[in-house]
Amino acid sequence: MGRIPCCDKVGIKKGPWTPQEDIILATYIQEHGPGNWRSVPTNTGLMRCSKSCRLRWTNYLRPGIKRGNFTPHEDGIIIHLQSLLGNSKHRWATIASYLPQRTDNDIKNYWNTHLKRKLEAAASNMEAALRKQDEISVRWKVPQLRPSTYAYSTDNIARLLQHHGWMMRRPSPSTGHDQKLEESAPAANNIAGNKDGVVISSAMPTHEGLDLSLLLSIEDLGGDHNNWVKATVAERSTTSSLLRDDDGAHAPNQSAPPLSMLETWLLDDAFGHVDDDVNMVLRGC
DNA sequence: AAGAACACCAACCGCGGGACG
DNA sequence: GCGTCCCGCGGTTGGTGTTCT
Repeated sequence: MGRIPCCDKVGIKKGPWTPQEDIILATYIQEHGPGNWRSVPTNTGLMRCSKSCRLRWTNYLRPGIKRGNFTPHEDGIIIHLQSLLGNSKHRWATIASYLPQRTDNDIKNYWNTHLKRKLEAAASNMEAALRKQDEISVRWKVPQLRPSTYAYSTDNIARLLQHHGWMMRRPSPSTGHDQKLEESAPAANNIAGNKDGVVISSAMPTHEGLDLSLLLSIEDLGGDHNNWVKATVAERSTTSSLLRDDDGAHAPNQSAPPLSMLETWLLDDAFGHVDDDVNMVLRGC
């Protein structure tokens, strides 16, 4: 016996929603609130299945949704969290919880159509740059610059999430005031943990060296993507640590990790072709 | 100018899991 | 404890607009 369909397929309208349908649905939800989607088609007379109604509301009609024009700040958050969460379950929902004005569907589409492609292009650029660097290294015996695997240490993540003041606060979209992350983004608890200890999804891949302060720095720098990248480079060039104490003081740096592919892409985005970055680093050696 | 190729995104589909009787 | 219902999620598709040849 197969699964019972969510609604009777006969007579159910599919495809794009009309403005009239939008008005009917929005009016109904405003009056009755979201929830009990099963009853929405019946009560509104819409010839749509309940899932379609819920999707239309959550992805399009829900108040406060921002559409299109992702900012570099949002790019950075999506990329970092996507890298952090990998293929873990509910990753889009988790990422969306950090971007309350964006829907998971929107973020997913944006990732698949823009960011993933950009990262892939950056990866191939990086390979080319490294090939070039290999040639230089062989000729001049320059120390190798190798990208780290984009990295995540669950311990490191947990520590940063727990102790970094910014991560526990974020501006409320409605008030502009800081808001406890746990209150507004329950999904964040999947990685943020609690007083009893850090709880991280076991499905989350374990990597090494993730530095969430990179993400945090975006906000610290007023959301300016280029400033963030430049600051990252500046910090590294002065060998100050990217890890911070609670009070924001920089801990002594042990050793600056090599650039990740992502960071290289961001550098590329900020300063031009990746070859220039390699040259810049090489000049600094 | 017209057709092809590509990019984008709204919407659909199937599955997993929590709630409830 | 078990079965069913319902919701929410990620993956995928298909329609439409844009760019290229």
